Amino acid sequence: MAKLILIVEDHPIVAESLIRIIAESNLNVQCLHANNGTMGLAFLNGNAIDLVLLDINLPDMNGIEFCRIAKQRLPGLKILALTTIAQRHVIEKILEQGADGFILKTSDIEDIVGGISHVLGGKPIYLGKGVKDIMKGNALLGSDLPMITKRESEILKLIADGQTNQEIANQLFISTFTVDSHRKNLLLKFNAKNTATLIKIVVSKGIIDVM
Amino acid sequence: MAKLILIVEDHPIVAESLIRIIAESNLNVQCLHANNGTMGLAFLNGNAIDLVLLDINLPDMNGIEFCRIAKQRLPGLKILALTTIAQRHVIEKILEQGADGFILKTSDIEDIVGGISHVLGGKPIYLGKGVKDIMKGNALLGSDLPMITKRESEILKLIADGQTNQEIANQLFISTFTVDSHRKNLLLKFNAKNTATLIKIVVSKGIIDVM
DNA sequence: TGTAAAATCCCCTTTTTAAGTGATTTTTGT
DNA sequence: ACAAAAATCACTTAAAAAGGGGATTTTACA
Repeated sequence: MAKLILIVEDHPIVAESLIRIIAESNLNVQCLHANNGTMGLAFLNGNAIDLVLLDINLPDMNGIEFCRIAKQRLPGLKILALTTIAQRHVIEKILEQGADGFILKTSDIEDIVGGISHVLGGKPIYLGKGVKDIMKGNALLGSDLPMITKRESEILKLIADGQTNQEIANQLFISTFTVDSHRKNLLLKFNAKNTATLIKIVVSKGIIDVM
Repeated sequence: MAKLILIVEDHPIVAESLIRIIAESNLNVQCLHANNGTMGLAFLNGNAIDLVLLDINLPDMNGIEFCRIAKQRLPGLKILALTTIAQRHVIEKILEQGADGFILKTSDIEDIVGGISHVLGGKPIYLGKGVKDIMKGNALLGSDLPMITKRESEILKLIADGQTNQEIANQLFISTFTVDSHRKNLLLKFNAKNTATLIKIVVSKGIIDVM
């Protein structure tokens, strides 16, 4: 019997392409398509979806959030995440939320079809080409990115959110001196001249979620 | 006789999709595919390409640069630009470089095929759905992004690059007061609390190139 | 249980940005 | 040619960040 795949992807060209690739493969599946996260979640209710092909960057919500909600509602649902830029922490996060695999959009067709059949076959987590390297830290893509701690990441998001050291300090119940220390460390680690550059780097590299 | 189209696009999925869309259309054309700008330019030498489908965001070079070089080398070549996010100044820039049309990746198949046949038919500049509105200044595809001027865009990039008002002023041979004015306008337009938020917004929305 | 890493805190100075309020000149499009 | 939009310049005060030193306490984990 044909399985049902839901493609949650906002770019029509990419979605269209995925549908074609799947249709022309030897997979015995049927595709549905949702343009955004909200529609995607709605589709999950009305249809017996087996697998979601999930774009991480959705217009209305984060793919990670989508994954969390979907898996909570339907624990048996398989989710294969798709993204353009792979960041180790993004991969980690979505796998933490129960995703069954991760593929780069820069993958070739075999990799995509392979991932789908792998996951539909009930096999453990599928990591597409290139993703394994990123996870190992050998990564070609984000190799020059420094490691940041949990706290630094937390403060980074608040800085990007436009908060001042004072505001951040109040919110986290720590001293402004501490926030300042973290800020300085971040500038140092990313070799950023000032906050503007810092934010440019971390947003463009997907180190913080922008929503 | 079949015309030759060169697709310059780094995302295999998108490229693959374009090839399929074109193949299934009634256009009498053949497709070649280059993964990046350098390869694309190399292809232009060896083959009698009629039309280039050009992605603006290439890994190795800017689509605008590609357009400039290609048109300089082969003035008769047709170039149809493709991009995910459309900024008025980006559209303007590439049209200044002689591009023959501009289509959004969010366009539907008819728009893409229509654009190709339009340009191949030797007709004047083709602007895909949504692009015309952007040029007129009438909103950005349902998005709430403000319009920014050329100068603002220029200064924005320098701010994101970590330059201070003083440094920017020296570089552009204008007063720091002027730079400050532009900075304030940008903060106002994007409703950003400070530079950090501003940069977060513009980087995440693809308003400035991050390379 | 020891130690390295992370997180915390402190102070001072200088530079830069933010906010408020105006004005003039240049460019552009009709 | 004229109006609108863009770009330019000016000043002040307050707030925040950047840059330079440090030191101490938690936490993780080998």
